[in-house]
Amino acid sequence: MIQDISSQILKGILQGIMLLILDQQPEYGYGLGRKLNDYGLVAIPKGTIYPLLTTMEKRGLIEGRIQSSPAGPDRKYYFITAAGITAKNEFTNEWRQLENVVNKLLDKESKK
Amino acid sequence: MIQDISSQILKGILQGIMLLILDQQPEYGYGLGRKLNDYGLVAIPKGTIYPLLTTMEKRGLIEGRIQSSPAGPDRKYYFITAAGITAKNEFTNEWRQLENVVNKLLDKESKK
DNA sequence: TTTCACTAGTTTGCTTTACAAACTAGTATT
DNA sequence: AATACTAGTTTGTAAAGCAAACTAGTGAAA
Repeated sequence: MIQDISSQILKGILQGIMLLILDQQPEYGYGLGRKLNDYGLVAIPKGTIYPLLTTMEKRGLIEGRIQSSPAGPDRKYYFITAAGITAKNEFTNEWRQLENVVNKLLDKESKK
Repeated sequence: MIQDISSQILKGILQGIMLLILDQQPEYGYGLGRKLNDYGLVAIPKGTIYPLLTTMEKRGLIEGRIQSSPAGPDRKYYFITAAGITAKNEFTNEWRQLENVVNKLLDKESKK
């Protein structure tokens, strides 16, 4: 069963996760929401996803291009930029450090 | 060499980390800053640490008791409460899920 | 044919988080 | 007396997450 992950714990990490996904292949907002869901992040609200994509585009990390859908409204596909790849790599490093810190603490706890 | 972890990536996670530390033993704000540093989290500013401790106390997760220092100003030691332990366990679960999602993506990336 | 469901995106306003900066104050060393 | 280190509070700002309200296209059922 997939429990939900509180918004708090996601703060700031969502951008990194999105960069990792977009580095695999371009995606549009709605599809990204579904993909996030598939990865185990239950129902990231669109009030979070869309504004974040807009902000990331302003930062030059991704680029949106509107493409028509085979069925339904147009989609805005986002492509990762060179700056986005740099940011993705920075995120990866920071993530590994954070993971290390938390896991050291969890280890300590399990040995109590 | 320890790189620093950007504030963004820490958002919301710091509370969980602090609960894990305080579950080991009571600490005061200043000492917590040093401990965080020792764990590899470079220089978490006191403008972050102290207000967060206050908020956590308001939430009933920890309790502060002033104790005199052998040398220097008084210290406010924080003790984890029963509610704090519950919150710590919730954080642990959420952390493991998040870790799983990010690592799945990092795996995918390494296989590109 | 109009109503519903699903898809797709934008914008507004609110709450919380992180934090720099300014402040107070005790102890210790030079 | 001045400086450095320790210890904590308070204020104001920016950014993040998100609910909610809105627009709008497609397709199927009624």
